[in-house]
Amino acid sequence: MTDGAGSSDAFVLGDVAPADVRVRYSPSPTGNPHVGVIRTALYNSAFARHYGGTFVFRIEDTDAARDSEESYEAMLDALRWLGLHWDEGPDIGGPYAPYRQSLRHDIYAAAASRLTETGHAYHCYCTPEELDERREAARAAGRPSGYDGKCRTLTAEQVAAYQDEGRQPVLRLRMPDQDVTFVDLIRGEITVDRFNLFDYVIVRANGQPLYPLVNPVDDALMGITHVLRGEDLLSSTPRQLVLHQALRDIGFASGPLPRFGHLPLVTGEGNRKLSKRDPESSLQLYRDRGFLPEGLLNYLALLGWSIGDDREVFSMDEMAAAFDVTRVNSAAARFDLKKAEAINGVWLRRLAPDDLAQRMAPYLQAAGVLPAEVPAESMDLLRAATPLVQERMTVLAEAVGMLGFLFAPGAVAFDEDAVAKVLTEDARPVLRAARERLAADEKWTTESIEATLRSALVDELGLKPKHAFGPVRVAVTGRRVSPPLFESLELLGRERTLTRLDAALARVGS
RNA sequence: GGCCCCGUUGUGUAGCGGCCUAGCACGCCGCCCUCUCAAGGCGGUAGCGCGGGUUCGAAUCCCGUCGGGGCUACCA
Repeated sequence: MTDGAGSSDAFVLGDVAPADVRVRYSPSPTGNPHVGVIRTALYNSAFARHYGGTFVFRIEDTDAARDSEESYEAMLDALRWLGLHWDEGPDIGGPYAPYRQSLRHDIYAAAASRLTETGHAYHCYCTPEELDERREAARAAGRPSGYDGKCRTLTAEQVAAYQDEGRQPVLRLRMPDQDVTFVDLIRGEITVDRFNLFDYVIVRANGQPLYPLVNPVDDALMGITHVLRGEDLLSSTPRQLVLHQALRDIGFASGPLPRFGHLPLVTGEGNRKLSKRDPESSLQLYRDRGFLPEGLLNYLALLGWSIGDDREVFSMDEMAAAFDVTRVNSAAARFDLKKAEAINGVWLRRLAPDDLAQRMAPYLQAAGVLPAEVPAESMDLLRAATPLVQERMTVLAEAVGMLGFLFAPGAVAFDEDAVAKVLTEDARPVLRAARERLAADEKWTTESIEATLRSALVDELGLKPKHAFGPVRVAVTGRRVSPPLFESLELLGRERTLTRLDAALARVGS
């Protein structure tokens, strides 16, 4: 470890021993897993592993209206697919179970009543309409538009009057009359003036606890030492710190306050935060395209962090070893598909051919190129063809277009553009000569096929290689772009090759 | 509107006062290789938002300015 990393450890860790580090990844199960949120999981995981600490996976399903079991399952599935493992979580339990907020309501209720008894929280009877009105007025006057504290000091009579009206109060946390300062691990010291700290709602009028309450409560109770999350939560950190302090004051929790690090946002086109609404934010999209977990994770790691040494391709083990939060960039990063694919391509080329064949199979099946039950000989053929396409692919789904011709039972599906440009009348003599000479090639090896074709088309017909092999390529594979021709023919076999040449000949008109 | 954060080529980054005539990667352009496409090799394109300071010296420190983003819910 370098001196720089060593000195940042003291800053990052404070009094926490490396092995005592506890971080959490706590998504809410709404919609599809999002790449930005996955990067957050990745950084948390790398942080925990770097120090030999604990990575907690917790589900924040406090919004019954938006959460779904499907999303929960999808999140678990996504993390498993990526190979991100957690030490404690809803599926495997742990010392602080349960790890789903929907199962912890009595804890929040207890926290809320303790907070109320001790005066840290108070009931607010303002209606949403009244709040809106005052907020607009404040905004118009150029004043901060947060809650104005109207119900902070209600008399018993006023409360009684509100209750007589049938108003149901929400619970608000009382902010202190002083500025709040904290040191962000990535951004340094951040201070919020007390006039911009508002008493916020922690429990709804219907008794349901809200995220601003449950998140700090769980972090405090679960002994979370470091919180690495998106920058969108930066401005809510001061008030969460206030809650953390209150929870300790009332003896509900103990231990040092967690340290925060706010990760730069991941943006898309137009520099806007990538939202769940944006299709390119969906992890599933990249999975469907055939990204490798290794490649996608590697790319995501690059969005805001660098391993240095002019190096960009690294494993998650290497990342964990080198990870230093203080070196995470503070500026937003844009998701670049081209770059992501390039990184993925490097990983794909590094795969052992048999491994790659194994990984391509599901994509070929999904496209109908291979049947649900893959016959052993098809798998052998796939394995044999893998070296031909490995350096030509960037994502697994490309195998469909490149290898489809090999598994097509009879005729190939012709790409019309290829037919129009290559299978013209000029191709007729080429295909004829190829068909005739190939029929006599008994050896049928890559070398013999090349020799046969070269002598028949290049030497005897005097064609340029490009024009000689183009028609054959389209006839056999249906496309102008294919794996290397001679190797492909060898794998296809002589009979099928001849059949396809005949079909192409019929098409040009023999 | 208010508060907060951010600002190195098109994109992601390296840079932490002199090693910077600003490095690397992706992209883009060209060349080589070549049966197509890739991969690979070689070369090129393009950047410190702006203005003031501080300093012998600033991409690096300070201030201002402009620009971008986030938050501003009885969502998370």
